[in-house]
Amino acid sequence: MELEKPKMHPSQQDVDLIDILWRQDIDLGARREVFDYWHRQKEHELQRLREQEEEKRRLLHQEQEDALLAELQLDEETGEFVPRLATDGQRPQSATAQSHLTQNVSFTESGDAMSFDECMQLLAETFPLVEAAATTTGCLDTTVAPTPHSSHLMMASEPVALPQPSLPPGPLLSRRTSPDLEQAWMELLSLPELQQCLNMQLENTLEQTGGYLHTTDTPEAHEANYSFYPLPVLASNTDVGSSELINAFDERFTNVAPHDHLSEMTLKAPDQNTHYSKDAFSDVFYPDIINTKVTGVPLPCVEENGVNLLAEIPNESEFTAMELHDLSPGDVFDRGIKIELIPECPDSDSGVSVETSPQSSSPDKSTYGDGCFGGNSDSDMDEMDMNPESADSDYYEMFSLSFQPDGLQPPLAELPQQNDKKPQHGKTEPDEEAGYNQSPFTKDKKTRRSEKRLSRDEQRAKTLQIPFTVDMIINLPVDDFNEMMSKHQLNEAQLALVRDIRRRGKNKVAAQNCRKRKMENIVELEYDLDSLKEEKERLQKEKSENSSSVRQMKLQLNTLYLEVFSLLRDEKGKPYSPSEYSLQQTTDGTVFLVPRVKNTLKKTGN
DNA sequence: ACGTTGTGTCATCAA
DNA sequence: ACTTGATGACACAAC
Repeated sequence: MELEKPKMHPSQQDVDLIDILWRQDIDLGARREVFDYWHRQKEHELQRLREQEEEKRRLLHQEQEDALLAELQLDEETGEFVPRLATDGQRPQSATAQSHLTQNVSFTESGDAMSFDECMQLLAETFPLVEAAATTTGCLDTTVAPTPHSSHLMMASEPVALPQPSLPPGPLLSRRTSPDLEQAWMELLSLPELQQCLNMQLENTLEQTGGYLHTTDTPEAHEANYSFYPLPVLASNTDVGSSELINAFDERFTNVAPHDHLSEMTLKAPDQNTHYSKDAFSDVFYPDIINTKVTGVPLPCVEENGVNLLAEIPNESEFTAMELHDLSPGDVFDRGIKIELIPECPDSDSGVSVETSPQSSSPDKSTYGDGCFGGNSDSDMDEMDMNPESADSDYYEMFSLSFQPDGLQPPLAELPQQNDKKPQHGKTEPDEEAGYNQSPFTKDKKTRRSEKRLSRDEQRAKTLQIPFTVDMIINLPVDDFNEMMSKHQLNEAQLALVRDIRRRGKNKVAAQNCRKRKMENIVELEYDLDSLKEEKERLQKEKSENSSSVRQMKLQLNTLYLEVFSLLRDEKGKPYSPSEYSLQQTTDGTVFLVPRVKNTLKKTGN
């Protein structure tokens, strides 16, 4: 920032400058003290003091750990450290140490709490803002001054342990014996739920501050975006420590947040409560409609010590997925669509409802193709996902589009410089392409690509502030569609866009159906081809058999002819010569003995 | 680099 | 006249 240069004697002008800049940056969530050099210097000293205290504390702790290790014995079978048998009766450690030992060995909540205490301390040192917020809200008491008591309290309120895979008993023990601050910090950062909570809070802040926070450009901000997606599973591991930390964030952001955005908070809060204030973590693994829709909404970090910031917001549990579609008479229609969609939504590419023939789209898409468009949230999230830089505004805009009643969207900053009339024949808009090229995520690329295309019309609709959802535009029957259009005053560009969206959407479905039909025809023709080949082979075999049979019969007939001929005798009792006579049969079946000689003579005579 | 595949989109025709 | 479905053709991205 510009205020990094310390001024030993700031004049009134400097103070004014600081004040102005502070006012500019207050939206970033930064407190005024951040820009006060003296204050920061003082804080720096305090921080150094705290670090020294922390170092001492860690040394003491390590001594205790070493002593405990001396009492531990590695179990050959389980690989765990178990207390040595008190054969000699010597108990060098106090009861407190013994309790530590059992904590470590059995990997109990307190052990986690200790680890988290360190992490929280790290956070407090690294994030003066958090600490400042904590001092005002009291939320981070345990962070600022962690004590075993507070730790126990934390864990008592939240029995969920840390993610086990990253903290097996053995490594945990060894890690605890090495008080490497940096490593601890890395471990803290690697906690998925912490990342998630950070992400959540950053997103939350972005919304509440209108997306200004991205200018801080902290690594955490990027990380927040990148790790935003694997939420559903991670959310199940919501940890007390992180949620407490986030509560601190939350408090702070709430203090900073303009009240204008309270409506958005109220909109999102019920979802959060719906899913994470309950113990139904199975919902995460078996997402239902709402879950899927809300995946993009920052979720966890709910109640901690019974203090749920969001719980104070009016809780309307039914104000969830349906609210996304309350903007038109197509409610029932949308609901019908949404019911089908969800589980495979992330894979959905078309998002266009195949209402005419649910099975008609390609086999693996026809079922879920209906849904995601209905929700919009999935594609929204993907837009955020694919474009980290614009994610904030996109997220905000999309939700404002989805939630705002008809015609009440706040005017967007950048608006229609885009020509919607000409769809550019399949060419991708540069901004979208840029967004995709920058996408560093590991999500299924095929899904992302299709969702990019899906979001194209959504993007346009968003840009032109179309007060309908894309799926409504596409899937409503003509009458309902016309009625819906008549209820809103749309300008020419909006009308054209809506018509294009409807045409494209329907044509997309038609193309899918057409291709499916084509594929089915191909398959059917291949089947027919196989059948015909088989019949051809069969007929050829029959023909050869018949030929063979004919040859056999000819042989038999010849044999019979000779036999009959040999039995014929002339008036002298002599047999006829086959070279001079032949047997011929007339049409009525009468057999004559015809002399060949005559024929030959006739022929020669001619 | 090139071919294949999947998908979206446009143009066009027919119902 | 307008809407919609079907389909060929094209562009593009991913593989």
